[in-house]
Amino acid sequence: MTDTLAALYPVLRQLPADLAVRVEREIQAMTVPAGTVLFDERQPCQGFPFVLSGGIRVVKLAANGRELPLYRVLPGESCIITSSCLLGHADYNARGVTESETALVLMPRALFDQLLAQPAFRDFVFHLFSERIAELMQLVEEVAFRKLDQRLAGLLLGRGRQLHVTHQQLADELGSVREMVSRLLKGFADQGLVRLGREQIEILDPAGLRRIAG
Amino acid sequence: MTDTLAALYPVLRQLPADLAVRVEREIQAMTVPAGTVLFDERQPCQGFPFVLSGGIRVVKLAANGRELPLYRVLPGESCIITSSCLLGHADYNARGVTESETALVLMPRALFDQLLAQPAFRDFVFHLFSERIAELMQLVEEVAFRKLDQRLAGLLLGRGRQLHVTHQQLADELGSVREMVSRLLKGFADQGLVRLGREQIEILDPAGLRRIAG
DNA sequence: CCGGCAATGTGACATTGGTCACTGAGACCG
DNA sequence: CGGTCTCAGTGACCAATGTCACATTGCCGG
Repeated sequence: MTDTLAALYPVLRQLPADLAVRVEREIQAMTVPAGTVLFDERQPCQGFPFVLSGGIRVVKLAANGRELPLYRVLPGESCIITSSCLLGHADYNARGVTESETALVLMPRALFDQLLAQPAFRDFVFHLFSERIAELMQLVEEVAFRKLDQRLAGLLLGRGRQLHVTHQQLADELGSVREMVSRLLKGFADQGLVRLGREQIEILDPAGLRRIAG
Repeated sequence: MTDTLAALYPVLRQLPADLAVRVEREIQAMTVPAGTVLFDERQPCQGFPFVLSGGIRVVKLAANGRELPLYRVLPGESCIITSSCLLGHADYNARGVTESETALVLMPRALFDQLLAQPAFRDFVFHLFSERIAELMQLVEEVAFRKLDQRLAGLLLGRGRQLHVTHQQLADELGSVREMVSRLLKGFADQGLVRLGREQIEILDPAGLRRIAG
């Protein structure tokens, strides 16, 4: 297991021996089914997750139960919110849910703090921070300025010609509702941009979609 | 001037002598009037700004010319977008405008990269990153889920009993338009929450506003 | 083949926020 | 005092999105 961990997070190979031992000893491995809530708003932050397989969706919750995905944590990546909480000693301000069965190891807070003293590890977290920032900015722009059809068109692109997905799943991704997605997709189909089937969307005109996405 | 700089950014005092000399030699001081665009979307990132006085408003632009403030950079703080761009070698994805006459020094990119090798300086940037993350999350939540009256009520709070501000300024802050703000404020006034005057808003019932803000 | 479930289609309507086009009210200045 | 700003108030209207209530469709297990 530690091999898998180091393969996905090579930065851990650069630790001095004493810390490497502590990592081996103190991390907690676990495998959780899809849909597990790993952390939630207002919870204190217990430790830092390294994802080995599967993935975590980090979402903001609305009052009425709808939610908006902020980003995903895939194997080899890090959870920026957790980093921020651990550094700022603040509580979580979003929810993390597994998207599929997920294997991960949890590093206790104290050890995480120790590792941050290591330049290599600090750089690792640092660069993941800076990468996510731009994504978050992009997200702000999207929800603040872009209309739903633009966002939907963007969502359909870059995933191949054939998508296996329900309208509900697309709506969740956009923080919207199924009916809107159905209507917009119908509009796309009427324009000849896509062909629709049950749990199936075939992209006929990527350029057209890109034009709508703007 | 270097004294002022070090007073606001004490981390610079912890640099080794050779780097301290380079800082002194290579930074560019400038004073710019209010409303100056310091950087803009799609521009490459020239260097890292240290704000000595005044302040920078960082905004995202909409297609129709409206804009949404992301955050402000005040003396002693750092510009997270700039850090992100410098680290990721990417272009800016927002605009930075001075809010008032602003004195700042610009550190060239090469020197910034050098300084990042210093643990103290890296930690400085690091913590500013983590602080801003939560703010950005908050912003996403606001624009995605909160209604304008809630956001306006929130904006009025925590600034004292008497605000000297035009409706237009409030609208700009919310990324909205004057008419909406006028209407909502009228509503607040009708409920006895505020009293309105020219460029003047008196908070009569902070608790009531807080209730609306949610 | 049938019953039932999940996915989808659709129309009517409500709400929110923005746009346009004004009017009116103070403030300031010659 | 009259002219001219900026700021604020307001009504009519529109576009986008969400909500509700169903109808429909296709698939799958029994």
